[in-house]
Parts: sequence; structure tokens; C-alpha cells
Amino acid sequence: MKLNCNQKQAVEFVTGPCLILAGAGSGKTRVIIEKISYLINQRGYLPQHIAAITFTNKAAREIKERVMQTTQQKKISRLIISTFHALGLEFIKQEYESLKIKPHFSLLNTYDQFFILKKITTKYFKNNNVLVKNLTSMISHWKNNLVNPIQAMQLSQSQRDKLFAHCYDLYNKHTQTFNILDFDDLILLPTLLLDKNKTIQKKWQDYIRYLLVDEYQDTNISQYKLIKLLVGTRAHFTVVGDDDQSIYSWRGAQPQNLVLLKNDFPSLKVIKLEENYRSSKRILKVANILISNNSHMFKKKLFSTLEYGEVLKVITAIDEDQESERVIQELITHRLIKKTSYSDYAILYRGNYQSKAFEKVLVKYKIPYKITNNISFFLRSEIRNLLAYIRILTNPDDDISFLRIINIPKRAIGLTTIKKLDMFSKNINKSLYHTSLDLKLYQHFNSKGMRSLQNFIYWLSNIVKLAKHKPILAIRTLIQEIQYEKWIVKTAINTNIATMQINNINILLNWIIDMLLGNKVDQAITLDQVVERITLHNVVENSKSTEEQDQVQLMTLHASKGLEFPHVFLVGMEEGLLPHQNSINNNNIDEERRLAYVGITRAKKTLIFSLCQQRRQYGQFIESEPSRFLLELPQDDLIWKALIH
DNA sequence: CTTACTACAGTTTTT
DNA sequence: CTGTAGTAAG
Repeated sequence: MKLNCNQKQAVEFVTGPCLILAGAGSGKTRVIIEKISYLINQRGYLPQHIAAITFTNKAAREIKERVMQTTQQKKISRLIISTFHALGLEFIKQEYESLKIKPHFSLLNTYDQFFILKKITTKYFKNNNVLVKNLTSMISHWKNNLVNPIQAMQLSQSQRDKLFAHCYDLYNKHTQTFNILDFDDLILLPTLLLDKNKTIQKKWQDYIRYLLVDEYQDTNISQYKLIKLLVGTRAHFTVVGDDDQSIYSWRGAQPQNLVLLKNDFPSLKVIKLEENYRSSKRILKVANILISNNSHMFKKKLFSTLEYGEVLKVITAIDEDQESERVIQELITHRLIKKTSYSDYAILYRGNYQSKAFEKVLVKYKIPYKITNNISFFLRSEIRNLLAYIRILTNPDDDISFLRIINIPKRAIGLTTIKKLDMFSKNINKSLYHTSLDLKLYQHFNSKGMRSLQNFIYWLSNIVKLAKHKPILAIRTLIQEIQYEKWIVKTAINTNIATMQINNINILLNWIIDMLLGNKVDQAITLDQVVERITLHNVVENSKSTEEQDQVQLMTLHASKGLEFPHVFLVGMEEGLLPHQNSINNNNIDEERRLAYVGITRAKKTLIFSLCQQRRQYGQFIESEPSRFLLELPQDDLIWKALIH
């Protein structure tokens, strides 16, 4: 297929700052890919001087694969296609000396971060999870806004915020002494260093000569600053974004960055991609009318050359049981008449918990389905434990991982022993691992628990030594000697769960060993790199097999961004759900409207809404009203199906 | 040190 | 209503 006029213009404008406003389904990924090959083939850029930055590993992978199809493989081997965070990590690894970081730092995931904050703030918050969560997001917010602890203290008005700023300081000191970084640091540290150090800035600007950024509307302040520092005054870059699909403001995304771009780069060329290749005219009309209720920084109106399409249906139900029943009935009938596949259908909802009612009905009718929930593979307890062991092999000083596995499986090291160890480690200022190796500890304390600890650390340190030269043998020995499978069978609620957990562990182990051996990948990598990949990427990405099965797709609206389906059910169209009650309270309806817009624009051929009159919430029924978004749509294009009692 | 009970909170979540 | 995390008793 040929590029349309605007797409062609977007590809070929490479001499200055460029903003591509790409509406839903307008072929933006294709433009990015074409632009990369245009830069290489027509403009003489060397691949190693081009960087394309995305938010997700999935998007990065897609671009990589598609560039590979259009360009010769050897040409693009050094092309930089990565996420913001992976690029930041690469930067930190190269510049760790200037950042005053030891080379063997470990990366924290959100769980470990929460755990650390909980631990260091117990005396203030007494394990109040809500407060710790608030603190976690506050610190993240500060970091994303390039605010250090001192500035945070100055900015804080309330007593609570001052305490939070103090905790931020404690947390920073903690991460510095233990040589750990969190996700936000991967952006923050490179940004601060590039800003301060002109030599390094020049070096990186010479390295990355053309920058492309995908999903630009999702960038936060520090990411935008990073972009500016990387492109410098040369300003050879392209950002691609759509303000109507900005649905991550609660994570710090600033759609205003689109406007800032115009101010910071007056010569900015703005190119709009408004031709939609996905949806029927009717679906686009409805989407355009809905989103016109939001204020806009750039005017944009999607159009389609496809047929007008079927009328949109609205299914009303008494409660969520009937809602799911009627939606699935509709799906079954539609599939029989149109002879479609199950995988042509998607059920989209606001909150993960809404999937339950649908799952029940799908099971009842024996319909294959796939729920994409974001409870990552890595958050499963059996995986977290195993990972903690593997992290200890690469960085024994990782106290969080050490604490997690110290008594898993049970080896008679209890709370009292751990408390003594913790105290002692603070006195001699060493990590828990190294404190446990210190014979002085056992001269001070002599208890059953301490003797268990001494045995454990003797065993563990040998595995750690082994891992330095023979990581695969070390991992195999480890799994065998802790008898992890046995422990799982013992602790699991039932045998089904145990089998699943053992299966999960084997998936992870096989993946790690494949990586270490270099199977299935171009190059074998070290155990350090394996751990890094696991924290930053998602291993599950390897298991493609499920994607190709014929299954009805269920997911949240957030998770559906970037995808498309022939037939879409947008369920739970009620006030309080979409828009969500919290967003109504915070007067953040615009983002909820964009969420609805994202949902609508996923549909290619048919779109069906559903809602309930009453919905169970925490056990009791609450009355609900149709979402205001349904009422904003042109009613000529909707059919409200009668309620069945 | 382990097990069992109670209290409580409960959107979205790219890395 | 559900799942989880922290505490109190075994």
C-alpha cells in the first residue's frame, strides 16, 4: 500500500523539529518505520545514529520487527530502538562514573520499592498501606518533575507533605547506600547529568543524531526534558502523538508537552494524519462527536473512506449478571450469522474486576476467551521468590531479595533472628548478606535461629561463588537443593494451583537458561543481563502461542490502546464507572472521555455498548445511570435495545 | 516458628 | 463480596 499525501510529507520532512499528530488508526507505526528507512536509504544516516523511543517493550519490538522486514538486516543492526527506560539504563551503564554509581547496581520494581518505603517509614506510618502508597506516588511525582528532596521540602505546605519530603530524602539515601535504582531514576539521572555536564551532553548529541519518539502525549516532564537535551539545538527529531489518546495523566503524562513543543521549537512542523484506515464512517463520526466535547490544542478530525457501517447498539440490563449474559448472547448470535471467529470480538471495560461476570458466562457456554490482565507473570509469589534467589546470585547485597528468601523454604530463621541480623548489619554498615558471613555476629548471638542462619549463609555463599563462573549449574543446584517444587506442593492451596506454579517456574527457568546459552537469541547474555531484562522487559513476551488461538479478547480500555478488533463491546457504560466516580469527584472527565474515545476507535465494523440499571458494589446493589458519554453521541446512530425483565 | 483468625480496603498501571 | 496483610495464639 502506498503512503498518502500527509504520510509522505511526514516521512520526508527530516530537516527540523517535526510533530506528527496521528489520529487513531491513521498508520502512525507505518510512518515511523518508513521514516527510519528513509533516513537510512535516502538521507545517508548511519543506523547507529538513529534512535526510536517508545513506552512499551511491545511497541519497540513491533517497530524492530517491521523495520527488519523493510530494510536489509545488517544495515539496521545498530539502530537504537528501545523504551525510554531501557535507553536510560544504557546511558547510566555508560556514564555510571560521572553519576557516582557503582557498576553493579540493581533495579527495583514497584513492589520492591513499596516494600522499602514501607520498611523505612514504619515509625511514621505504622504500616498504613494507603499512606505508603500515597508516599510512593508522591516520590514518583517529584522525581518525574525533577524535584529533589530539598526542593520537595521547600515546596511542601502541609505537615503531611513535609513528612513525605523527609521520607523522600530517607529513601534517596537508602537507595544510594544500597546501590539500587528505581524506574524513575532511569529517566531522572540521565536527564540531570545531561543538563549539568556539557561534555557528556555533546557526546550523546553526537551519538544520537536523529530521534523519533512514539506516543509523545504520554511523556512526563523529565522525559520531555530528556528529549530536549538529546536533540539539542540541532533539533532533528520527530515526535508522534495524539492528544485525544492521552489516558495516562495519572502516571505523570503531560499532554501539554504537545504545546510546550511549539513554544520551545518555534520552527516546529506540525503534520496531521487524519485518514483512518480502520473503522467505518459511522464509528468515526460517533468518535469525533464524542471527543469534540473536549477542548483541543490542535484541531483534528478523522475521516474514513470505508463504508458507513452498521448502526451501534446499546444493550441495557438489570444487573451485571444479565449484562454479561446478553452481551455473550449477542456475540454468539452474531458469530453464527456472520460466520466470524471468536478472536474477532473484544470486550472492553474500565476496571479489571468487571471481567468476572463475563468470564462466568463464557465458561458456561464453553466459549474460548483470553483475559489480558496486567497482573504480570512477575508479580506471582512463586516467581518473585525464584527471582529473588537469582538476584542474590548477581548482587548478594540486595537486602530486599535477601529478606524475601531468607526463610523460603522454611529453614527455621524467624523474625527474632532477622531482627538481630538487621540491627547488627546497621552497626557495622554492611548488607545483610555480608553481615551474615561475619563471624562476629555469631559471637554476639547464639541461638537456634542464628545457627540456622550460619548454615544457610554457608550454603548460599557457595552457590553465589559458583554462579560467578557457572551460572547455569548454580541455578540448577539451587533449585534442586532448596527443593522448591516440594515446597510449592506443600504450601499451595490445591494441586491445580501447585501444578500451575511449578509450570510457571519452569517457564522462567527455561527462559533464563535459554538466555544464558544464547538459544533463540542472537547472543548469549550474562546472568546480570538476564536479571536486568527481567526487571525491565517482560519475559512473557516469548510465549506467542496463545496469541494465535481463536479466543474472545477481554481487557481494560487502557490495555486496548494500540489494538483493533472487527467487533467491539464497550461494557459498563454507566456514570460512576465510565466516567469513573473518582474522576467525577476530581473533575477529570476529559481523560475519561478520551478513554471512551480510545474504546470506540478500536472497533472496525461493529460497536455495541452495554450498561446496567443496578450493579453490585462490595456486596450490595447500587443504582446506576447511563454514562453521560452515551448521551453525548448522535442518537440517530444508536439503537437502544429494550430492557428484558 | 508456624498457623489461624480478624480487620480492612477495594480505578486505570507502558517501565 | 473478595483477597490480603498483620497480629495473636499455638
